Amino acid sequence: MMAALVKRLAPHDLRLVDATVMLLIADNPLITASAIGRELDIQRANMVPLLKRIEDAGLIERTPIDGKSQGLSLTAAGKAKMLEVRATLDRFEAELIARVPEQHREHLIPALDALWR
Amino acid sequence: MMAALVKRLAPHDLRLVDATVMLLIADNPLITASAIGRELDIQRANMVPLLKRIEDAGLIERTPIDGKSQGLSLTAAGKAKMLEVRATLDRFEAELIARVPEQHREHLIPALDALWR
DNA sequence: TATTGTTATACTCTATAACTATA
DNA sequence: TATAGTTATAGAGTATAACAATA
Repeated sequence: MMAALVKRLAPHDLRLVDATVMLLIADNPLITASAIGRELDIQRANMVPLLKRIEDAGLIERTPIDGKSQGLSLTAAGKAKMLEVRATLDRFEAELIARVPEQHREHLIPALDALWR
Repeated sequence: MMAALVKRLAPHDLRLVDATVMLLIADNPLITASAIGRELDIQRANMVPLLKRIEDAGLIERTPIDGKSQGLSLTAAGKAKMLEVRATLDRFEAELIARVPEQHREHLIPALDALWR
């Protein structure tokens, strides 16, 4: 399923981790690179090339918070991209849910949510 | 969840892929390295160091099938290890299932099964 | 003293090409 | 001609240590 999702994201020129980071930024304006790393279990050091790639694509920008921290946010292009990505994700999720027989369907999300909360 | 599973396997000195390969061998006696690769989406070339590691640990052995193929099987030590591993996996699965509220529980496995079949 | 961002680097994992030998 | 096993190697991803600057 994750491999299939990666293929759905490829036309958007995003890797799975890129989309995940961008969603996190979209939902947490001015979040820092270190905070993203803690949230997603990515080493601080490895955030550098990851964010550079997304920044070079013009999708995110940095805003100084204080002398040592910088907040991340989506550019206009980044916000437009995320609208498309969210639509892709919603479509993918809908397709998956549709595979589940009706009598089980309403139980799936609550069960998964309970599994790892 | 996968990260937690990796930690459960660590005391057995097995990585996730090692345990997966050994389970496949246990359930498919004399399966070939190439067949395992096809089943698990692992390149033939990458099976070489993977199997060498498990073989060096004395857990699997090779039996010539014909001039070019060799069947893989668990050694006595490998079978003993898999008994422990299966117990660990069963315990892990039971712990996960126990997290799911009763009214959803019986629906989880059928729903997951339908999701990607 | 702890944290942020960064650089450098070693290590692991994976993909690819090529080769030999056999079915 | 296709397949099995193997070798060598490039590339991507990750972990680790260290550093300067700032909270």
